[in-house]
Amino acid sequence: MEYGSLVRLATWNVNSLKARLPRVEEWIDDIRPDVLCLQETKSTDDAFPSQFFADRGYESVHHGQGQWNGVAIISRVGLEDPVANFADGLPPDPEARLITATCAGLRVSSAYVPNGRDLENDHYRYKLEWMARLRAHLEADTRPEAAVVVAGDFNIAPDDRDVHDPAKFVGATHVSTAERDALRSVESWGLSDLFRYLYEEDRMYSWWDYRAGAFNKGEGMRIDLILGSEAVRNRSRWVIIDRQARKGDKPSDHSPVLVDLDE
DNA sequence: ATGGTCGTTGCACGA
Repeated sequence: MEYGSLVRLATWNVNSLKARLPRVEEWIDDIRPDVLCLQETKSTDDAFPSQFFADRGYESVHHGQGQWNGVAIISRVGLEDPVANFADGLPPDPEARLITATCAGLRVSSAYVPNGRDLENDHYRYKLEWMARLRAHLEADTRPEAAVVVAGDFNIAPDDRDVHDPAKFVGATHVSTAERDALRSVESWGLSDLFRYLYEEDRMYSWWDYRAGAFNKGEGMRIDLILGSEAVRNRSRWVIIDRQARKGDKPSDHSPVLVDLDE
C-alpha cells in the first residue's frame, strides 16, 4: 500500500472543546486525522467552532447541548448523511451523546456513553439502557456487513487488563459485569474493539484522573474505544493511544485513540 | 482512610 492511501480515524474526549482548542489545534496539525470523533465538547451548536475546522480543511457536524456532553465528527474525506441522536425511532435521548455520519465510505458514530456514577445510581441504569439503545441504533441505521465504526468514550473498561488495579474497582462502575455485558452485546451486533483485536498488552490506558498524579503513577483505564465491523477490522493496520496528548499544558484527562485503515 | 483536579457556572456539581 503506497504512502497516503490510508484513512486515519481518531477519537478524543476533549473535556470542553473551548478549553482544549489550543491542544486540539496542535494535535490536528501534527497528526492530520482524516476523521476525528470528539466527545464532551460542552458546547452549544451555535458556539461550535466549525470555521476553525473549516480553516484547516475539515467539514464538521456537532450535536451539542451546552454545559454538558456534546459530540462531533470532523472529516476531510467527506461528511454525509449526518444523524444526531439515536436512529431507533424512540423519543430522543435528552442528552447529546451520539452523532453519526458517513466519511470516506465509513459509517462513523461518535459516542459518549453515560458515566454511570455508581451501581446504585439512576445514571447507572441510564447507562445500561443507553448501551441497549446504541445497539438498536445500529440495527436501524446500518448493517454489520457495512464498514461501520463506533468510536468514543464508553466509560467501560472491557476487561481487567484495561484497569490499573482491578482490586480497587470491585463494586465500582466502569468494570461491572452488567456494563461489560452491555458492551459485548453491542459488539455482538458485529463490532470488534480494534485495539484489543490487535494487541494483548495491559497497562495501555486512555484516561487518567486529573487528581493525585494518576497519570504520572500510571493509574488509568482504557475506556476510549474504536469499535469496527469486520470490513473495518480487516483494514486496521495499527491502533495507537496517544499518551503524549495527556502531557503538557492544560491536557484533557483523556488521550486520543487513532487507527490507520488501509484504503 | 480520605482527598487530591479540572471544567462548567455562579459561590456547587459532574467526571
